Amino acid sequence: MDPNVRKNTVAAWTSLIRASARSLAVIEAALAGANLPPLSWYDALLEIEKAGPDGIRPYVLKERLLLPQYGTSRLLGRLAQAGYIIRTPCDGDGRGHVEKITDEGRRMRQAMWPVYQQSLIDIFEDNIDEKEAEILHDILRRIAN
Amino acid sequence: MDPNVRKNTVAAWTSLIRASARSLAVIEAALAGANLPPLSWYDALLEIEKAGPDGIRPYVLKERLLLPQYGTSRLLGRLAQAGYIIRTPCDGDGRGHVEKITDEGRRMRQAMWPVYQQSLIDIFEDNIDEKEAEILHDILRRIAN
DNA sequence: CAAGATTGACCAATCAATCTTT
DNA sequence: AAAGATTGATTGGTCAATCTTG
Repeated sequence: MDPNVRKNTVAAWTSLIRASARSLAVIEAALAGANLPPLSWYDALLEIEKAGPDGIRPYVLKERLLLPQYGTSRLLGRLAQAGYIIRTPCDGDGRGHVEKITDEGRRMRQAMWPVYQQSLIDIFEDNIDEKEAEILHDILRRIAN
Repeated sequence: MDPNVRKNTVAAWTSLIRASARSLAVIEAALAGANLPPLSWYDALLEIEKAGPDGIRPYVLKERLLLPQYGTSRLLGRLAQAGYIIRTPCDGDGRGHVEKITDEGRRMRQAMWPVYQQSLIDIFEDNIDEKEAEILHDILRRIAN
């Protein structure tokens, strides 16, 4: 006979999805309300910017952003379409591409940050203290793997 | 000048979305792997079943599931299509509908539970102890609102 | 054949408009 | 007008097939 899941576990799981859904909703609403692109654009632009002038390969970005290959491909397509990145063929590996951020891309990422940051403050810092944030991180890290 | 978000906060936020994304992915993969419907169907079927023989109104379900009205409408449409619920006009309020679970719906919900439950055990109980689950719940509840 | 990447087709979520009844 | 609910059109995510190069 199957073992039963603990009530504690279900309670933790429920609050986990609700907390993440609500946080995401708050952030996306703040960005949309300021006529800014979605959070996924921020994450991608940040990684591409951090890669520096050499740019980054899609398969590396995919690992960093935890996106499937086709998801990365579609996101990069939209970012390029918007003029925030440039995509060039990769010297030395004819299969690959290299992604680099543009000045417009850098500006947009910088414009998004204050809105994103303020949402995080509203969601987290108004509700939990510094010690609790650390505890949360320590426990969730083990679930996030 | 804007205040800066704490590093602790960003770390907690990052582990929060990663943990919830990974948990969801594990559960959905287990369900799909057993040829069962997605998690959202389970949540809806459970609420409709709990409502008993009188059924439940979509606008109540919407609150319980934290779904937008159109999301509820589309989900109920799929459940009815699959034969897991029946939708009837509401006596006493000509605008509304009443949703009731069918025997097939009950069976499907019961079939999904062991798979769902085992995923929760794998994700949570293998990685955090009972006390940590409680701490997690206590902290996340304040963020989930 | 593997790896890197894209794309057509399909499904699900979202937005805005709509409809009926209160 | 507001509440309950649905729907056409669009967007975004997912699957499987595809293409090119290593």
